[in-house]
Amino acid sequence: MNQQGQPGSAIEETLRVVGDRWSILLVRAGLRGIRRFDDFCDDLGIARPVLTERLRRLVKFGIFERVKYQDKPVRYEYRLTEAGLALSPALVALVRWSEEYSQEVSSETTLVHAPCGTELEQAFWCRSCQTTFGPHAVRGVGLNGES
Amino acid sequence: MNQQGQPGSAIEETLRVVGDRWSILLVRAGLRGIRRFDDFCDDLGIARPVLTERLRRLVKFGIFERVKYQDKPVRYEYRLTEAGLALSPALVALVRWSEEYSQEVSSETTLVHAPCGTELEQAFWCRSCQTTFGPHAVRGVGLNGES
DNA sequence: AGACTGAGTTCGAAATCCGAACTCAGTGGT
DNA sequence: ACCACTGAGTTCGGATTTCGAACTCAGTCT
Repeated sequence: MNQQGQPGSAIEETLRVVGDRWSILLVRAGLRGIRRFDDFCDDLGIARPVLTERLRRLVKFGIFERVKYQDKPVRYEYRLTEAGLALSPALVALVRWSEEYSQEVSSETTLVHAPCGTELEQAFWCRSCQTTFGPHAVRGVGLNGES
Repeated sequence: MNQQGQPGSAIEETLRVVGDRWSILLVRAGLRGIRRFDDFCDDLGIARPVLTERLRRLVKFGIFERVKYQDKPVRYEYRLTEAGLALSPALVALVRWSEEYSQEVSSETTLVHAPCGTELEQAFWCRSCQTTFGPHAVRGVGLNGES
């Protein structure tokens, strides 16, 4: 990626997977409970061929997994993996940022600490619980809708 | 962006600005102290026309500002604004994620709490200081090099 | 049979991206 | 005066990605 022969520093790697206009949105949709191809498609308004390609890539990098959920006509859906869930902090950070700095609509939606329902003061610190917590404790209330 | 007439939920807005392969990398470069056009260019290996367009957009959305730093031949450089700095949490979250889940190189680089130099335990919580802290306290040690 | 569902593929047109070479103002050396 | 150099861009044509719309294919429902 850069000239001086550096190996591409983690983030560059990561952004090559997740750094396009759709991937993060797909993860967000996943957090909101969306799993099926057509639902991703409708929800995001992403073009089908692009969705196909993105999902394939995200599966390949272990962010989603493709799970058969029906046999009669074989049907697959896409579920966030552990690693996929672990992207939520980044998502949270972006949401916080957009709430604060985006000139556009300030949504009424907010993010809360799942166990206690308190609005996040910072992404990984719940003021009222006085504890740090990991990605699993972050719920998507306000990622537009709820999980 | 999505069909059901929703206004585009903050993050979608944000990702429209910052959700491409370069913008976040540009912010990261900014945090590392890079300011000049050619330096961004060399550091990221981004094509010049694309860099021009990206910087313009990031300026337009208040993430960078274009500052004249010399008169004789008029020269401009790009500096992160307040809002730009405030993106560092997202960056931190992505770095943490890639350290943990990226199959590729695990860089020796790590993120520390600037005031005390302790490695971050979670993005916004410095275990040894027992305080929460905001984006300004995050320094880019390990965003490959230092600021 | 005929309509429908869900996960994709195929298509050609449009928008983006790329590297390489060029511009343009000013500076410094000979 | 002449030439090379710096730094911030722009211009070019070609390659890649994206798009929407329409199609496929297996199976189900009525």
